[in-house]
Amino acid sequence: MSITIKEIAELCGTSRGTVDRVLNGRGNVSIELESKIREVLTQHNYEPNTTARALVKSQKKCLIGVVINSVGNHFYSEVLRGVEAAGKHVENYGVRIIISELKGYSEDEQMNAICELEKQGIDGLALTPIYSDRVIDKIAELKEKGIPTVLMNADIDGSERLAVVASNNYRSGRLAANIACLVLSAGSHVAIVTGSLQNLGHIKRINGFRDAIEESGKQFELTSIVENDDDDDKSYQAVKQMIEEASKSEGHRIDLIYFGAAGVVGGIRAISDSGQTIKAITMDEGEEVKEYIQDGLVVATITQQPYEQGYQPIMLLTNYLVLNIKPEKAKIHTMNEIKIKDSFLE
Amino acid sequence: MSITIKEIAELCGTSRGTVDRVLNGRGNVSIELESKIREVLTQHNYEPNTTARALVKSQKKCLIGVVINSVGNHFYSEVLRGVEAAGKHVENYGVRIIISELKGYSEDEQMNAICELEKQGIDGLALTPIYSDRVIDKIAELKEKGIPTVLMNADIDGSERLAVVASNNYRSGRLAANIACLVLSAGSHVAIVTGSLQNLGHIKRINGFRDAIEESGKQFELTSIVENDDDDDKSYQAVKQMIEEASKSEGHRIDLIYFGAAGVVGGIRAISDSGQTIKAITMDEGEEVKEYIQDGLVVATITQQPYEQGYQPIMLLTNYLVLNIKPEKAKIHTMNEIKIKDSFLE
DNA sequence: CTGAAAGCGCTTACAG
DNA sequence: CTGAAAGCGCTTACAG
Repeated sequence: MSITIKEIAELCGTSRGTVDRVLNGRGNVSIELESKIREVLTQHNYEPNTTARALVKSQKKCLIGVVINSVGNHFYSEVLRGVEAAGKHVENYGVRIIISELKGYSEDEQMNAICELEKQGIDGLALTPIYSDRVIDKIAELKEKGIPTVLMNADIDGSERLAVVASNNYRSGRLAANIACLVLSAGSHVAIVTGSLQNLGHIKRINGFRDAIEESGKQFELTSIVENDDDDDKSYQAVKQMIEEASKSEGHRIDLIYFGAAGVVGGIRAISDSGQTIKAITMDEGEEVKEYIQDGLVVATITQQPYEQGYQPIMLLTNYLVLNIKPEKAKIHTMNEIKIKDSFLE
Repeated sequence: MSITIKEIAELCGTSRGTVDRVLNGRGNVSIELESKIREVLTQHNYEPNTTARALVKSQKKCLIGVVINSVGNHFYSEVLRGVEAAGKHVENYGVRIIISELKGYSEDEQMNAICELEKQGIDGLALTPIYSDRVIDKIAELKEKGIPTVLMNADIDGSERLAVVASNNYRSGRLAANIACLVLSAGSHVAIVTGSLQNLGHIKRINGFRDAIEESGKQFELTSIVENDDDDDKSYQAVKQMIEEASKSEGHRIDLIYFGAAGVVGGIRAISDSGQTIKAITMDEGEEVKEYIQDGLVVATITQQPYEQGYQPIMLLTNYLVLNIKPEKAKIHTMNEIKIKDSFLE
């Protein structure tokens, strides 16, 4: 264990309070004394004991607000599980979390939820953000007031967030393409189904997918890109139509569909109904997807650690609020795992 | 934050010391008082503040010994990195680690290293174990003396270890087979290269690989299994010979080789030299393997989180020694990730 | 069998 | 600008 404040104080012939002042930049220390203390500090390689610090800091209770659109959404429910586990974990630090669960992607509702939490006196915010100017402005405003925001699952580039925990969507698209290259022969026909071409994350995945396909030199033909609004019914219709169209023109049969967002269940049903053997690669790991993989209907799925996307933001905020430790990086990427049949063993 | 010992004591009309006694089963409390305290405890859902406990417990310095065969071995060096990071992390808890680095898999040297650490007064041991009766007995003996052992990377089934952190070798073999099934057509010829058929982990991987191939119904032919003692030169020779043999008999060309252990570099060189296009699936992620994957010489590699295999054992021992918290499970599996081209991005 | 006191390393008022 | 004191929740001797 490293040297203690008390010992430093003795070495400098001063008091612990004064050492604490320079350590935490609280000012009110004479310039000579400060430089002397700093010298001894570095000389003895002082490192604060975080356990002791946490114990005293935990007296100042703090409140973290969480806004998450997890109602009726499996993916975000998993993010929420991470949030809650972290919330349990940080109780000892005097941190409480207060969760506002939303359904869907309404900008108004998100804004309302944030303002509501602000009224309740939150000291920090964890948010699955809607991409909008009002949300960007709100984050900046909160920062101004000393309330840091950590984004979960998706970033807003220009925003004043303290940090973001999300996967690298471009990479996840590329990984899907890598798999496609492994399972398809040159010249195969590939289609893309995504949620919305307005969604930045979805676009990045498509870009990654296309780039990696391109670079592979496998000469795949990208037959079509369709949107399903993350909705299974729309997904069914869109995929059904897509397959039918392709079947009309001879030699344009689709060999593989990359599902870059939700709506997998509807899409897979459309494939089954078509009677054709079309391979599929998906994102994330809902229960259905796991079954499809076991049944061979889905070749592989690319995951993004939703639990971590909830857990880490709470820990980052706690470290910042309680221990005054800033995140090492502002942008934290969760892993993109490739999961296939036996990945779900045990 | 939950109720505190002090408050409990007040509610029971007793002192903090006495509450502490029942909390930690130190005895010396009258039966009536104890039951009263217990009642209030559960009634108020008391949970100890681990931060405070850690602070006082950190006064009793403790020493964790580490025996690891990481000399000249990339994989175990990564395990060691995890050990060292954890060691840094637990300094605040008054824990110091002392590392004995070994080269190779000598039972004698491992026994000597353990005994040496014991003499130095370790309170716990983290070990990459050799599978031997002497080691098993030693672990039991240490336990008897109150020194817990956590195994790293590999388990010894009958041993009295507190816990083990290792990957599921059977699963990793199955995953390799899953990939093989994706990239090969029915009836393909597959060979296996492993380190040693004496090594339990290697055997489990082969079993997993075979079982999953079998269950796939892809009718692969398993042409041969060869050992390379984890040595690149032996690996080169073995693979070279294997390919030549197969080439002799018409129609027995090898389509894919599963490298279930080390010696990948030699093996891949033999494949290149043969001029044949033989696919390869490997274990772990040395620098060379990453390059092979980029070059298309290796289709995919199955990893097992060596860093975690070092990090977690130190944390488990610390929690046990300092906070008296037992591992939730004795057998902790690290993830088996499937890594391909773009898995190494960013 | 029980309680009062001291202390872990740090921070927070408070007094000067 | 500086120091002495109190306190965080817990455990550890020590005295009775």
